[in-house]
Amino acid sequence: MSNNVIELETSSVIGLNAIIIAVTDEVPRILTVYDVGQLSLSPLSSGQMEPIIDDKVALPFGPFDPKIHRTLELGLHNWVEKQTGLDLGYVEQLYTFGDRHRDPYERAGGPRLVSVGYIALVRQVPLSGSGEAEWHNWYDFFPWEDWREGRPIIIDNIIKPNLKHWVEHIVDSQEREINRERFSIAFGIEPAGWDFERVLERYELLYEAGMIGEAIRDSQIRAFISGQSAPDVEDKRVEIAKSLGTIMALDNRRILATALGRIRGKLKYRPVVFDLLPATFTLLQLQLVVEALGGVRLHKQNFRRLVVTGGLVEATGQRDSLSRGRPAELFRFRREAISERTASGVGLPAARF
Amino acid sequence: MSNNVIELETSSVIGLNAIIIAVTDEVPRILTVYDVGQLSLSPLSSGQMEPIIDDKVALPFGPFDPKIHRTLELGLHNWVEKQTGLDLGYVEQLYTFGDRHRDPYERAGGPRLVSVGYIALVRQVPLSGSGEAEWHNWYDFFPWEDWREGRPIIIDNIIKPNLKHWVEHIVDSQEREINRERFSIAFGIEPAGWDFERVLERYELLYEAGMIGEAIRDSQIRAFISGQSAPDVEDKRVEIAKSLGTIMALDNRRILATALGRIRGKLKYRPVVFDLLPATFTLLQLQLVVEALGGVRLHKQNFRRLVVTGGLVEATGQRDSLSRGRPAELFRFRREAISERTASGVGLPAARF
DNA sequence: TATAAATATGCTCATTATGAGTATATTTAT
DNA sequence: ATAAATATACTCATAATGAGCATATTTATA
Repeated sequence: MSNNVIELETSSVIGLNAIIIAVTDEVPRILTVYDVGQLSLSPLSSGQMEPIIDDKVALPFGPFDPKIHRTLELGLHNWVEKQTGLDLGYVEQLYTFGDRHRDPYERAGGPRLVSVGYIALVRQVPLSGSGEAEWHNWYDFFPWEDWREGRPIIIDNIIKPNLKHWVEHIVDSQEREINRERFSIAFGIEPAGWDFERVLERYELLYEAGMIGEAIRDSQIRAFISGQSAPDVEDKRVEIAKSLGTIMALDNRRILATALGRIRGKLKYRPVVFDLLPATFTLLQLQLVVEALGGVRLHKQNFRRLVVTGGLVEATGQRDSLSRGRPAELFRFRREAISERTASGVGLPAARF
Repeated sequence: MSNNVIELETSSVIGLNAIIIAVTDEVPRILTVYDVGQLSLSPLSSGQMEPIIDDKVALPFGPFDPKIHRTLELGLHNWVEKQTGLDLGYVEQLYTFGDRHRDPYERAGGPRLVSVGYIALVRQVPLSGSGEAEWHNWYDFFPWEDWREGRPIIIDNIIKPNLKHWVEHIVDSQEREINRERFSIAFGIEPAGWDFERVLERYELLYEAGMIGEAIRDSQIRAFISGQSAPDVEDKRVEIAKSLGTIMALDNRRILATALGRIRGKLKYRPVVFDLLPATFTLLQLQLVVEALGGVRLHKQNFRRLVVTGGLVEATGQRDSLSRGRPAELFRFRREAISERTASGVGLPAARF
């Protein structure tokens, strides 16, 4: 038995990915690092590959060393602190990613990279530490997910026609039908409209249709490794890919899509947003944070009612002075709300556009 | 970098745990295997340890071999099929467990066992395969979680007094206050009552209070490994532990608690139960499955309304013949319900006892 | 200083969802 | 024929939700 175990170990490695989220100026941001070298397990030393699209933006990543760290979470805290100077508070496990070719270089004989993703919500934005950490607007990676200014034009101009074209040209008729339905569900052709939580489903469709930059990059790497000449990519496809947001390393954008969907799902029934705000805040500040994460506008009066009568916050008696019109009262989060069974959280409505 | 990676590998190993759930005769069951040998990574060859409580019941477990399996999920399917003869359908990742001393033998120098848990919902119960697979009523592991026949007496007779005693005797006053609140939230002293989803929180409290069999076992193993003589355990503690359900191997009962909580949470907003039922079913059958998982009774007429007017099921026109009174109509699941934004799922009420 | 613009807050009203119960229908067992 | 068991339909009170109007309190500016 022990031998069996040891033999397995040599071909996979456990890492940790951190999805660190903050909201400032109504923009939801995630922390990225620049150095892809840390991430790739590439055994190809000669860096002769010329990526067609820059992919140096990556999620913070660190190995998990069971000798040092009692739990996965502690391991995460440790190297995040080192790389970014951030002292994470509450973190939550997102998902464990272990598919083959998450790292395309695995084809060339590298070990399987299994990584456990963690979401952290933080207040502050100051960065230090060793890494080249940077905050990124997460809608730069998913431009079709922000509906606060109305339905993004990219959906009708680029996504829908191209995705439809892709679906209709699938050869196998059964598979075509399946993907027609996936398309319909993910992009809300159906009566019920857009579901803000289906971020991953939308991303996966776009990837499979070859419209996302990573899809082009991965196919090129695969060709390169298997010794074929790199396939020609039409300029138009590259154009589309560029309009569909910033490319990330490996499958990091997929991980990010998972995280965004998860956060949006939680908004509905847990008071997650309070980790993103200062100890006291106005209701507008709170609402703007929820709207930033949800990518949607909410009805102000009803939001107030939900959050106040729902017992999620309580007034402090103090007022905010810096604003333009009538000064708003400062509220604080009611910790007891967590223990009260009432669906404490803030709701996202169905799309209203 | 590569060297660094290789070095890490020698101290952790990735495995997969399957939580396979079925409901028959109004009893939610999980699949267990009997052979602990498969699970323990113990380097202690001389089996001189005499467990005070039998712990041969374990969740199916298998190693993950990246050479063979493209994804974690495929790896799971593969060995579950071999061990149990079950062909799993839809599975869902639960959580990744990687704390130190999940396997108490790790103290003796074994590698860290990191395992990814997957939940699978199945219809059938026939078993074959190589393992000693068996179905177990999952309330055998959590007798305080089944409220279908009213509030379980074990809560007031055993759990509350002992847990209260434990809390009140915590030395540090701040820690005592924290645990008082945890107790109050988990076991519903607060007005809002019992929250059916907080399965893990309840289990963890009972474990930390030393009331669960695993807690006693683990402390004995730790003492044994560190060379101390095994601490005496009062008969009363063992009695309590026995009344609090069947003991499982390693941290398997904790994993199971996580799964039960997850499933109950999903009941509220996703139509998960349909994987547990035949293609057509009566509304009573459907309701009984939901009740079995939720551990609570529901109002029949309202359940019907929820599920029919909510568009979750549709009538087939056929009727069931085998029942006692008026024959019920057979329904089928409406697949389209998934794509409709309306909170499709079945709700669990707050406790009504 | 008067007024407009901006923001916060309070309140109403229609619609829908939920919890609980009564009433009726259709079957099998005796 | 009648009782028991089950399914199904309907009612009603209360709570939650979505949308909007009205008023209050501030700053900016004519």
